Amino acid sequence: MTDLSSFSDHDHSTCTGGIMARAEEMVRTDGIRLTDVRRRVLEILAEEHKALGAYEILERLSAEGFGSQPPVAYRALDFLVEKGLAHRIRRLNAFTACTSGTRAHAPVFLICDSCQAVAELSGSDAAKSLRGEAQAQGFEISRMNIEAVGLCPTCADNRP
Amino acid sequence: MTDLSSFSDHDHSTCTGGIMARAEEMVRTDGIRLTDVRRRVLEILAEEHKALGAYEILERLSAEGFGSQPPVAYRALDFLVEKGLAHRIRRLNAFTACTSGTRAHAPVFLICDSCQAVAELSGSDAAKSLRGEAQAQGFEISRMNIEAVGLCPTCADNRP
DNA sequence: GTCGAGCACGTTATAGTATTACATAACACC
DNA sequence: GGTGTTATGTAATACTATAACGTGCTCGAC
Repeated sequence: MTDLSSFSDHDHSTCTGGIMARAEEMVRTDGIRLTDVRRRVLEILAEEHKALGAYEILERLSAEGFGSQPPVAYRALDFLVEKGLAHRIRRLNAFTACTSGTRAHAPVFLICDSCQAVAELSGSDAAKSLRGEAQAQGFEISRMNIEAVGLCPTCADNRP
Repeated sequence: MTDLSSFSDHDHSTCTGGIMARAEEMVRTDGIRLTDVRRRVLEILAEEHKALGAYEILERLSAEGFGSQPPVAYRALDFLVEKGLAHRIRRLNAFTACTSGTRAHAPVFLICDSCQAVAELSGSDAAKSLRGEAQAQGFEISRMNIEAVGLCPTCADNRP
């Protein structure tokens, strides 16, 4: 399943709703604790199709009466990442909500240089290849990050 | 071509020599300017099979009489990365010498969680898949980073 | 119901990574 | 030798992330 909707106009409330619904589902099925801060951070991420930095999120939290120090944001983000509800994008030192319905998966990101939109490819062959190649060498992968930067279809079309 | 030698004992002077030779070659063929700082940074990277942070490199440069401020290291590193002689590993906020002979390529890294060794897979199918998948979506990739963390063969064997 | 253990939150402080801005020096070319 | 370009050096600062510690909340055991 691939979500390229970030690169085009779409009804965004659907995405947000889906993301939050999945989180609530995990509260029931996995017994995760979705506290106020964590829920709010996930909402903030879900409302954007671009990656947000920890400090950007912190600002909003702080403005809403939550704590104002970095650990507040980092802890919530780490939690969400750990539970697979969000992803960390190394290239950008930033985070996004996970837009794939799949549980524990190796996300692949396409990052537009021009409009900053981020799309998540999931079930990508790239991840599978990498896993296979590593295994062939006797290397046991525990986590991976696969990120590409370039021009999204829309920006490529509108190029000068 | 894949270099997994980082994960086992080997004659290291060969790697270093190869890397530096390729750089000198590029001086002739591409007219790149391999200045003192740049050459030294590449040597430092080549002498290690682990990734080094910019500040770690800066320390050594500074001790050898080069400038002691971050830009000195970052500029040389950026140059080497741009020319394909070194790579940046986002996951580690660190850099390594490129151990693949191939020109401009999309490197793939296997990073051992236990011994910190870093191996570069080149010509990986993962990179090819990603390029293909992106293209199919109309996304034009300009740069990418593919990194996996886990246990190298040696450490996996020696596990408790 | 309350006690205790563990988890979550909040704060202060600090560590680690990277860039901007500006001045000087080296080089390449005419 | 003069001039435009590239490289180096420094100071200052911005940005990202973690350590350490105290308090309150939650939940299960009793």
